[in-house]
Amino acid sequence: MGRPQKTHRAGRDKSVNTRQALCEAALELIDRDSSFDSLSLREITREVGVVPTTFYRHFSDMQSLGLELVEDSFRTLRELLKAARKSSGAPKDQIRRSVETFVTNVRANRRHFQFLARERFGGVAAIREEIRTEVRLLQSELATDLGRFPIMQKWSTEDLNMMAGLMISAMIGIVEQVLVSRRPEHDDGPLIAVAQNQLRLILLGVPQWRSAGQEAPGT
Amino acid sequence: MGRPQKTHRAGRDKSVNTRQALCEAALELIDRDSSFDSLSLREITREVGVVPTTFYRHFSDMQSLGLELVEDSFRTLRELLKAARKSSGAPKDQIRRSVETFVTNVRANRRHFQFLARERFGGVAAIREEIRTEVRLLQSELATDLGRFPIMQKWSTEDLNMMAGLMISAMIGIVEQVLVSRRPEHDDGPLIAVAQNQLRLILLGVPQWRSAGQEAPGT
DNA sequence: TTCGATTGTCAACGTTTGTACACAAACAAT
DNA sequence: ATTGTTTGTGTACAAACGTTGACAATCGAA
Repeated sequence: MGRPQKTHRAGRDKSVNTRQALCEAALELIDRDSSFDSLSLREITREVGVVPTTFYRHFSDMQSLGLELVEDSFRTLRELLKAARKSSGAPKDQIRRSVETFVTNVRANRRHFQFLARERFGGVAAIREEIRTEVRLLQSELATDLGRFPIMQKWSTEDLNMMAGLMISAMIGIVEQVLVSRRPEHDDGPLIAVAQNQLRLILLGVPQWRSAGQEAPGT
Repeated sequence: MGRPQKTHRAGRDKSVNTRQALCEAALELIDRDSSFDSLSLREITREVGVVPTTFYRHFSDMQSLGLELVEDSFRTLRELLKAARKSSGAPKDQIRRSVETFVTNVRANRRHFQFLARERFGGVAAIREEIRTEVRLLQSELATDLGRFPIMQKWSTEDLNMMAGLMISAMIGIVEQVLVSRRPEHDDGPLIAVAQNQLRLILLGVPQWRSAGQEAPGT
């Protein structure tokens, strides 16, 4: 029939890098349907258009493919955070714009975040672990960032971590909201507003911290 | 060999209810290892000790088993919340003790929460949906509860929902922490303390809300 | 040009899976 | 005691799975 002769058409559009094609196929399938560990090796290769055995030329294992996806996804996340952090201006606008670019980019990189959200508590222990350590790292980075603000300079690292954890929980909640709605990328407005307000509410508590409810430790 | 004669030993200890045994086996397997949709019908029946076809006597589908698990898990959660809410005393102690009983019971009902955490973003769309609607319900209930506090009586429902969402995000974060650590049920102390402080920090922001950062709408 | 390494193909294997069908025990109601 | 419904058993089969091994194309370095 009209089927192309079975020349080794290793090239087509993803000729150069089958390895990356496998990764993207996995992300696509996860985003489309199921979770990572209900994903079969054969499904992935089928999606790419290669024979199952080709998989082993690039990965020893499904798990190692998964770990690579974690790495890729966190690279995306870190770049996003770097971009969000470098917004300058009044601290008010800083929050506003950080959240804005954050939400926008989450939607732009939907599949990476979908993967992280899904596998953070997914069925593969190694992947969970990897994600968790990366998140912990992010949290402690945020904590030291917070410690640099004059108003929080006297906070204990324990409290800084507590607050960083809260902020991250809030943002994870927002990410989840973004992932749920497959809107046409517009009207994220309400969602962004909610995220901004949640962060604002947290920040409003900062000046009062330990001045109410418990004696301040340092004074 | 020493194998028991194949009498229909429908009874043993879970004689009365194979259906429930199937549910518990599923929860156990999920808690032990993998995610729901990488779980096979045969695995479950094997765990219970019945032949695969027996499954169909109780469930039409794996998915309907999953939906029943969602129901069971939320029943547990709602009872827990009811218990946590009825702690009386000063508002300070109320938070403290609510969080305490909450964390304790999460650990006691580990498998239900493990299931919810894992399938909230798992691979089965129907289950995700069900969990999400239940969580939304919880959020709006919490929002109306918050609206009854004198200090928040003038808040818009939008803002109440925003705050309820933040609190729920925080508690989900805590639940996740509990699930990660399989400690001997003691020394949840630090974890509880963190949760309490996160809630306290949020509450500290309440009196300042809209008095800073934006003009108050009602006055 | 030749050679070795890389990357993809093909055919095949032994498992495990979901589901179908006919049959047996258990038991409640007659 | 008979009967009908429920619940569990046994056998069976086609499909999908992960993985192996031998072979073919591609390509940079010699």
